[in-house]
Amino acid sequence: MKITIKDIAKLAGVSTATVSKIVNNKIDDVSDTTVEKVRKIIKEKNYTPNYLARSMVTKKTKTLGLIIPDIRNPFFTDIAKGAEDRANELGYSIFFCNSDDDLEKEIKYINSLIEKQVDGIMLAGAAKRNEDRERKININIPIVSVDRNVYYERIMGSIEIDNYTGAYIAVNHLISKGYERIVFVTGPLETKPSMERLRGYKKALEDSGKKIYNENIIVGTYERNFGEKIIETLDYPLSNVGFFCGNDLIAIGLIKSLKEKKYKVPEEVGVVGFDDIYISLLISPSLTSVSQPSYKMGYESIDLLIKILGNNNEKKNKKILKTRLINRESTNRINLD
Amino acid sequence: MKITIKDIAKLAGVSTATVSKIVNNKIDDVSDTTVEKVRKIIKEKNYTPNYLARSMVTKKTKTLGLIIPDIRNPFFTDIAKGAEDRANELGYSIFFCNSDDDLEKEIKYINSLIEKQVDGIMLAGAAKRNEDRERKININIPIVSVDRNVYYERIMGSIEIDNYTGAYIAVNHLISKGYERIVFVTGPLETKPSMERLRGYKKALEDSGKKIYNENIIVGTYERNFGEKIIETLDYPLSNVGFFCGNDLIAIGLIKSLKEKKYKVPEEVGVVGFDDIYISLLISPSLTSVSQPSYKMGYESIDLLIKILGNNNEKKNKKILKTRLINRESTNRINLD
DNA sequence: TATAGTTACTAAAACGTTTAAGTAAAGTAG
DNA sequence: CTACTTTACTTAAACGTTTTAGTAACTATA
Repeated sequence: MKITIKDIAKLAGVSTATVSKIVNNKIDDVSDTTVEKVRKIIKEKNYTPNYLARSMVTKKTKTLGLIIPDIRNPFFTDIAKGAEDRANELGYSIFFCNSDDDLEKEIKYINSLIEKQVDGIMLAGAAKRNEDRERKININIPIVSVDRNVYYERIMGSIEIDNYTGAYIAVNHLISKGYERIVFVTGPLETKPSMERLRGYKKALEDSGKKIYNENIIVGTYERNFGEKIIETLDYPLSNVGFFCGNDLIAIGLIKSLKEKKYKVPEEVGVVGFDDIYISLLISPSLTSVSQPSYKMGYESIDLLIKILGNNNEKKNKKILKTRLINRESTNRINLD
Repeated sequence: MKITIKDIAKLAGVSTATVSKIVNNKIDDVSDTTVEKVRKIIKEKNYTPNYLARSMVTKKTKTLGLIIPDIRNPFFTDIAKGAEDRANELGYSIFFCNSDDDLEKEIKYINSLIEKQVDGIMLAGAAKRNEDRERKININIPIVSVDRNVYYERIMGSIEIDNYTGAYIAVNHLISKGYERIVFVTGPLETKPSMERLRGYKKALEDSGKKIYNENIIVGTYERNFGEKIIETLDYPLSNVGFFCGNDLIAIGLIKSLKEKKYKVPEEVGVVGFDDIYISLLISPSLTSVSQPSYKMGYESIDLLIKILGNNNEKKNKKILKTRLINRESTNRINLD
């Protein structure tokens, strides 16, 4: 049988109220001798309070939900790690959920988190959204969205990165390296990051006097498989083509298939990824990529979420983090200027 | 204000007991008309029960803890994913904890999970153990350990893999490829998997009539950094050396540094990893590795844990899963037999 | 027609905390 | 010495469920 506050109270010859105060360090009201006596018994008996019971009355569980699309994508893994570290620092626990990039599963998880009375949710949404569906979901706790924008009510804050500038710089880099045809390979365009990157892609082309062709914008999924299959679908020669990929997984798949077809990277074909995941520096040729501060995104999201839980001011918080280009072998050809 | 069972009861003109039965589908005792009426109101009002309150009386939270050393290691990521999938299937939520491979942090998490009243814990322990310290920790819920063995009380089951045979086959493979000096590069030998692999390594050498030299057993950490630094420490020529690495991260670091020093893999030097993480097939040369069923390990662990929660039979459950060797480029030299 | 059994409910305790309000005893001011 | 304040407590309600034991109203049996 687990030991409770009542047992401690009885052993110490005081009321549970007194023990409770001591446990929670609200001891203005308690004599030093009592504090000492009770603390000793608590230690002896190895008493720890039952958080469920506490939460019932305080209405705070010190628990958060974290929903990400795919924990096997190192980008989200880093976010998760950042989130966990910050939560831990602030004394919160995290319920962990993988949506498998499926909106319905995401919604199922949100509901289940609410039932479990989490104080708030940090959400990296599934890629394909559905505004009408989302607006219908009844949510009574704050959500902070990270990376991708979503349409639920109660989105109280968001942590994003500057995808537009990130893409702009990446495409510019390819152009400066002399690649002629610049191809944008992206996951679903439903997400704001994808759209923003497309915008950056287009602007960079424009600014350097290049025309925009729809056939150079290839839409698929954010998976390695998709990257591997791209070149099969292209009907033009790949010499002097620069690929700007929506994430590193696509880029890695693409490079793999390019190598298999004996294309030379970066001499003939250039490849830039997005995310700068850990693998990017291990593959050969190593991958030039737009680095997102993924760990920081997770860390800051939880920080923001808990801040929101503190103040109940209802103003929306938004934070946009910067990217930077990590220059590696996959675009490292002799500059042709 | 959140709607409670009392609100529903009042609206339906029945007692909370009746509503409770309907919510939990124990309706033998309830008339069809009442069931229907109450269900309708529940739906209308969007009522969902408060799990905290429920848990207070049932003493079950339908919540588990998952502790792993490092979520950035894809091996553990896969375990986590398998765990989450199975937990989700069985209606459990998971508190997620990274121990950073630090025993003290692990213990802190165990205590915090117990305070949060999880029903059980699935633990992939930190590498460096301390039996005395662990035996002192007061644990009142079942733990299933995965991969690594630990000394806490209440370890009710474990999922391991056959590290001995895995290592034996890997080393045999190197020998059969004609590498002369077989070097074992491992993380801390405190863990049972490390010890078992060492045993397999030695047995394979013995069985093929090779001598065992201590200088061919290099102990460090299970990190890529360590792998990168190994060859600096060796004072013999690396021609015809076969490295058997304790995990893929070490192997990947090693290959990276070998390439930098212009050693030819696999022609001069062979490398075998352990874990078969996702990256192994993406690097160049792709890595021959002992594949662990990591996803399955996570999945089976949760399955076992929940099974243990069901029966309270106290017999210890142990399951040993098989490995297999994935043959790739890093050992793919012409066979010299 | 009395009795037993069944059906469809309800009352209230219990889970382990926190906290607002109350109180007796001791200390202080005038 | 009285009245007020402070100190160090306690009492009991509340949080939102589940569950045991009870009960009133029917129905079936002999």
